Amino acid sequence: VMILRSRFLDARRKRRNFSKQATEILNEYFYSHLSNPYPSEEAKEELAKKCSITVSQVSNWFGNKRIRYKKNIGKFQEEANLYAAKTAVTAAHAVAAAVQNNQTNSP
Amino acid sequence: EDKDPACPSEPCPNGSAAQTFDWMRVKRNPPKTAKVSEYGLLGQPNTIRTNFTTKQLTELEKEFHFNKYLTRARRVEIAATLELNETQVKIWFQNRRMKQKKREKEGLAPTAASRSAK
DNA sequence: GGCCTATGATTGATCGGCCA
DNA sequence: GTGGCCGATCAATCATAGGC
Repeated sequence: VMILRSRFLDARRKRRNFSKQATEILNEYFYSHLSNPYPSEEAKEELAKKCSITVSQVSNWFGNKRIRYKKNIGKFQEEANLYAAKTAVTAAHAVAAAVQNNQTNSP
Repeated sequence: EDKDPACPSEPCPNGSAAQTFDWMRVKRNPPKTAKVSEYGLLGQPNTIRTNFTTKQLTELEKEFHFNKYLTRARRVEIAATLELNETQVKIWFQNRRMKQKKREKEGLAPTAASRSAK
């Protein structure tokens, strides 16, 4: 009886996985903001654009990611380390650029 | 009851350190929508998400198209008719309005949105 | 083809903030 | 103080995608 309900109500739910690089971008953001993985509306819009998905999809992704991550932190350990290392390199580059920029700009 | 994590900067020396941040500890209170039948009995915490029946959803949807917002009186009526709490009816309408709004936002042509520089 | 896990979407209900 | 609404989020579940 109740099973019938989902038949037509969820007919629209024809899901498709996001592209590999979209997931990559989302994960980079997530793990580089692991202390507070709650992107602002602006950040969501930017991520949406970069990933070629909608803002709602970005919200869904973070919602699912947060819940599933904290449900089983251990399972994501490997993934976390991977992205942590990746963003560390990116951060280093950013710092280097900032330093260089600072030298040309005197306070 | 929990020690303060401490190294937000610098990649941790040892292999890994999945710290536990506040957002990971967040626990929501279970739904108050208990409601079973008569008093007491049952040792099963009935704190499960209510599954609305097709009939209930159909009626709510019909009412929503008639009025996006409910008056107290109407809410009481509907709750009684559909055997739901007033709160459930109220929440359903709130969620329905949010859903409507979301759908309108996405339904609109997203082409014009990509015009700002950022 | 069946079975299992990963994953995107849906949704009843909660949380915090705001306002009349 | 009280209560409804909004926006964001949670948490459980659904249904499909992908791998074996």
